Amino acid sequence: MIINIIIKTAIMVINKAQDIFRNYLRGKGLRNTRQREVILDAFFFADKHITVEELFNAIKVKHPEIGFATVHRNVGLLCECGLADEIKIGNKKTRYEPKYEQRHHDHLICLKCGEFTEVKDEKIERLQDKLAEANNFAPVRHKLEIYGLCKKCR
Amino acid sequence: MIINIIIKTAIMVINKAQDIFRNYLRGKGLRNTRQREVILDAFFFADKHITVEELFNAIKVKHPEIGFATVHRNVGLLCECGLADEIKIGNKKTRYEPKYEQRHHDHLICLKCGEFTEVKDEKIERLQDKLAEANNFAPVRHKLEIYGLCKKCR
DNA sequence: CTCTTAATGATAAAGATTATCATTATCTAA
DNA sequence: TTAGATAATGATAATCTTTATCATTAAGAG
Ligand SMILES: [Mn+2]
Ligand SMILES: [Mn+2]
Ligand SMILES: [Zn+2]
Ligand SMILES: [Zn+2]
Repeated sequence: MIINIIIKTAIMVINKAQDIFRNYLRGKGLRNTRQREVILDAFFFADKHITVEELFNAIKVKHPEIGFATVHRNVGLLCECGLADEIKIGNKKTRYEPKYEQRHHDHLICLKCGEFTEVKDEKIERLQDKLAEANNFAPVRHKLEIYGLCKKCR
Repeated sequence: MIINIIIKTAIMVINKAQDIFRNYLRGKGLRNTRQREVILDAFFFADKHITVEELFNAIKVKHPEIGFATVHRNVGLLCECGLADEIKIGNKKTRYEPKYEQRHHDHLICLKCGEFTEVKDEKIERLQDKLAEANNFAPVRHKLEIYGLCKKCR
């Protein structure tokens, strides 16, 4: 059944992510904790583009003993080790999205309802690199956000 | 002499900007004040990509009576009427740059020295609009930031 | 000039992230 | 397996930036 395959895949992704996280921690002389496993699991199971507060509230249901600061600190660590991306829009609370195997994408952001649409255009990606090179600039990463009105709101 | 032409041009730009600002204020039933003229002048004379705090400190020299809140409020107004653009990078303080006649550009941002290089690629601009349209999304504005190492730092 | 009310400026409050620190728990190495 | 060094946690305080408050000032229409 399709639903089982999806669940299996999700579990595989999380196991792989746990490995990446544990290796990253080990490499930095940091420790693996119960809290860290819970936070990573919750983060990968949760909705995309989540705030620390939302993640904290989701975790609180089953793990009321885990503190906000701990969630905050560890989302930071997930970013460091490449398992999460930070999204800052205006003065709003920072959002985070799980990242798996370096899949990069950009965002269309609706000015009315706030919806995020994930997009990618290889041609744009290549032109960005060219543009950087033309300016003697070594690109590392980029952020492209297009603001406007989504399908429902336009 | 070239220096005089540059100064003349700068003064013309500021006069035009003052007109735009005054018209915007009038249209909204707001008032023109001495402080607003000082802030606009200082903003257009100052370095690009300035923070409110930096602008406030620059103004303080000649106008120590003008308050921080007033500078902050009015930089906001300058953004509203299209004479300034907001630049938010990570958790750093918001920076603002004067905008004259809707000239849009994107930024290359050095991860080492923080330098901003202004760039524009018409091909990328067009592809962005196409990408939006392909997703039934009506683009209003966008933000493209390429992070990496600049000429000096690479 | 008068009067309405927007703007100012000092300060407080809010909102988000980061630091502090006593306590707990991990994990290395004996 | 256990002891010991020290990283992590969690409650809370501190910080840092932006926004709100409010008594006072002043713009500008009439
Ligand atoms: Mn996304
Ligand atoms: Mn610029
Ligand atoms: Zn929408
Ligand atoms: Zn540089």
